[in-house]
This record gives sequence, structure tokens and C-alpha cells, in this order.
Amino acid sequence: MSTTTVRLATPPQIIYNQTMLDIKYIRENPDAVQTAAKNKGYAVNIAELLESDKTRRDLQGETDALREKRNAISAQMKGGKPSPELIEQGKLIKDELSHIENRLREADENFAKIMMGIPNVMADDVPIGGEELSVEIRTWGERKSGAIDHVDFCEKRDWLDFERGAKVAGAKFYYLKNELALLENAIYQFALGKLIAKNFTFMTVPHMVNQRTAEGAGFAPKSDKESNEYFIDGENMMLVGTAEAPLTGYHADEILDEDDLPLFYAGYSPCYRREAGTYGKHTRGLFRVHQFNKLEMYAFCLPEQSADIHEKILAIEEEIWQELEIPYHVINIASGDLGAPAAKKYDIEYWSPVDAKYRELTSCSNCTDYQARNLNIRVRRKNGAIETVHTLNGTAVALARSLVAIIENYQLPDGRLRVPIALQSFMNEMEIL
RNA sequence: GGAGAGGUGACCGAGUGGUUGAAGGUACUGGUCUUGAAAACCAGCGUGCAGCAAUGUACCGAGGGUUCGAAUCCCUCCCUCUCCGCCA
Repeated sequence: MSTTTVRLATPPQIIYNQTMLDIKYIRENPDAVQTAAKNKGYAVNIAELLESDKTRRDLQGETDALREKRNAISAQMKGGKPSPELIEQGKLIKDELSHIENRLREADENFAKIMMGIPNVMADDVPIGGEELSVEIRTWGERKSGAIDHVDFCEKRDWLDFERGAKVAGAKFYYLKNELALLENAIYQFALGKLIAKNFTFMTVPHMVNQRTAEGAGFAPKSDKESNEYFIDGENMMLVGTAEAPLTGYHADEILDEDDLPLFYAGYSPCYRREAGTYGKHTRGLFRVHQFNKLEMYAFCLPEQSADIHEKILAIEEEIWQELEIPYHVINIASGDLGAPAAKKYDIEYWSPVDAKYRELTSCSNCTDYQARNLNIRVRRKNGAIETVHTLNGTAVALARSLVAIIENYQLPDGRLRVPIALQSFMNEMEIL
């Protein structure tokens, strides 16, 4: 495609059966949903939602009754020549119906709008509060102290070039060069091999997704100024911030077989993030950039499986960092830092000898039925019942950050870098770079 | 990008504006038959919303329109396929 065609923006499609949380659940547990939203820091009004729901349902009932009448009248006209009286009746109903259908449409749109803003409820063991209340649940490895910043370390070796990245693209774009680029590939190969051995289905994925997929997976809509996503002008698409987005959409509108679940996918993609407003924070170098590569784990499963699978995904992440011998701790993320889709989230933070603190390395979330409901992903049970599936995602390796963790923990005093034993077979058996 | 042909249920595939939620076939499920299996035969078999249920209603790519009534007619958009062009 040589030119970008400019199309009229597609009017937002309100899909009424695709609500963020199950409205039935909200009707029965309004307080729980209201409290959960508050603890996550979302300003939503459940009372207003329920009122809107009532209006919508009442209008739906009136509409259905009118349609029934209309259908009955036209059924009488089948075959013979319609009588003028019947046609007159039909016309009356038509007018009445179009009036009430307009009101119904408005009510549906209003309802959908409110529903969009309702975040998923949390698991019971999620700490309530802001980021600082996240709970450390495990530590591993020996924390080192004192190391050279990875940017300084890498630039001396001609491994990393932010200056030219800025010249060619902009701030926070970079080139990886020489051994560092090879090391990135080695980490990727190492992690990919592990996931394949664990029977994940490996996929490369679209690097752009449409608005429905993006919003369904829980990524901010275009209208959100705070959005971390890059949108393609005139295309109604965004560059993915993670393979989670295209992986979530993979089974959209499908009814899966119970026997096929759980499904485990590994998706590899570049990740594009605007990171607007983060320039002031301590994010020097590769730790927070506009583009990086990531291997992501993703699972579709039965509701009763998701809690265990969440632990399983976390265990795989830990296995990766243990084999790479990077000290870390695992934290259970507090409600205020969970985001809308997640019911529970674990982060792994590695120990940074440069900063003398833990810094985020990976993250895995149980989104329960939130994403699946948005994107209409269901399962047919053996008994024939149809239910919304649960989805989970977790970082296998986020490459840029992984490099930071390794450089900080494996550097030698003479300016060289040891290669983690687990990676040596992917680095031509080199032990020191 | 140009020209043409299409988008119907898990899949294939009928469908004249009203008798089509949708023929027929395949797959699947249950049953009969059989030592067992296959075959044959009988029956069942979409999703959402409302309802205890009966049932009502909506959905034939999406959105609008015409009509008393639309899977069927009109418009716009999306997607797929074939040929041409271009290209890793």
C-alpha cells in the first residue's frame, strides 16, 4: 500500500451484548462492583448504570410488544390482497415503532457508554489501596550492590546508540548493536524454546489492531489523551503496545469447545508505547522506551481454571529468571495499580544493583471474563451450556528490560560482560562478551 | 491501485418481498438394528435479550433506507476470492 487512504471515521459501534462486566452480576451485586471500582480508582456510578439498564430494558419490552403486533398484522396479509384497513394499522404501528426504536437506541448507547467505564472486579486476595500497598510475596536470589549504569556500560562497547535513534525517529528510540543485539536474540530464543517445550502455540501476530480489539482487550480508546497507544492516522487502528492485544482478539466471536481448553499461546511482537508524561521519571536508557520486543504468554481457559493457570504462568516467569540467575521478588499488585481488565496481577521485579532497588521486569494478569466478554469469546460446555471464557496474560521476556537486568547483574569490573549460562548455547557458546 | 465475482447456521449450500429462523447435505448427539463396528433408519441439533415457563423478540458481513411487511429491493462501508498492476 503506497498511500494512506483517509476514510470517514467509522461511527462507534455499540454492541449491546458485549458489556464489560456481566450486567446480571452487577444487578445482583451492585455494592461489590461499586466498591471494586472505587478501590481501583475508577469514577463510576453503579446506581446510574442500573437506572440506565432499567430504562433500556423497559423500552426493549415496549419495542418487542409493538413488533409482535406488527408481525401479527403482516401475517394476516400473507397470501391475499391486503385490505386498506390492515395497511392503515400497519402504518400506525410503523410510526409508533420508529419513535420508540429511536428512544431504545439512545438508551442502549447511554447504557453501553456507562458500561464501558466499569472495571473488572478484583480477586479476594488483592491488597486494597495504591501502588505502595502491593505485597511482596516471595524473593529469590542474592542481591548485589554497585554496578555501572547500563547505558554507560553499553555505549563504551558500541552496543547501544540512543543518539542516532533520536536522529532517525525521536527520543527514546535506539539501536542495539553488535553483541548486545545478539544477546537480545539469545534471550528471545531461550525463552521461546522454553515456552515451546511447555506446549505453548507460538504465533507471530499483527502489529496493529483495530479499535474494537484494542478496546476489548482493555487498551484505552482513542479519545483518551492519556493513552499509551500510537494510533494510525485515518486508519482506525493502533500499533500494539503488547502482543496481548492481537492474542486476545484471536478468538473473538468464537465459541470454543470445552475439550480444547485451556489454550496456551506465545506471541512475539514489537511493542510500541507513547509513554507520554514519563520523561521526568527515572527511566534512563532501555528501561522505558517507545519500542521494544516482547515474547508474551497468553491463555484462554475455563473459569474454574484461571486461578491455577495464573500461578502456572507466574511459575514460568520465575523459572526464566531463575535460570538466568537474576535476583527478583514477586509482588501481588494492589487494587489501585491493577488497571481495568485485571482481577489480579503479579509483577516480577528484578534487583537493580545500580538503583539499589527492585524494578519491574514482567507482569502477569488474570483478566477473568473481562476481555473475553468484550470480545465475545465463549465456550460450549459438555452439557451444552455456553459461558464466557477466562483470559490470562504474562510477560515471558520483555527484551529491552531484560538486557538492562542482565547488564547490571553480569558486568565485570574490566568492562566486559559475562553471558548467563542459560544463554551461552544461543551465543555460540561465548562465556564473556 | 484497476476490473469482475461473492459474503446465509460448526461446515457445504438452497432461497420468487409475505407460508424462511431459514430447504437439502455433512458433522455432531441420542435411539433402533448388529457379537462389535460400519452402513441403514428414526429423532435432536444456532446465538442474544425478556420471561418461572409457555412464549415473545432480534440476528442471513456491518450500518442506513424503501415497504403494511426485507435474507430477498436501494445506498454506504467492511471483508473474501479471481485476473491485471505493484512489491519483500
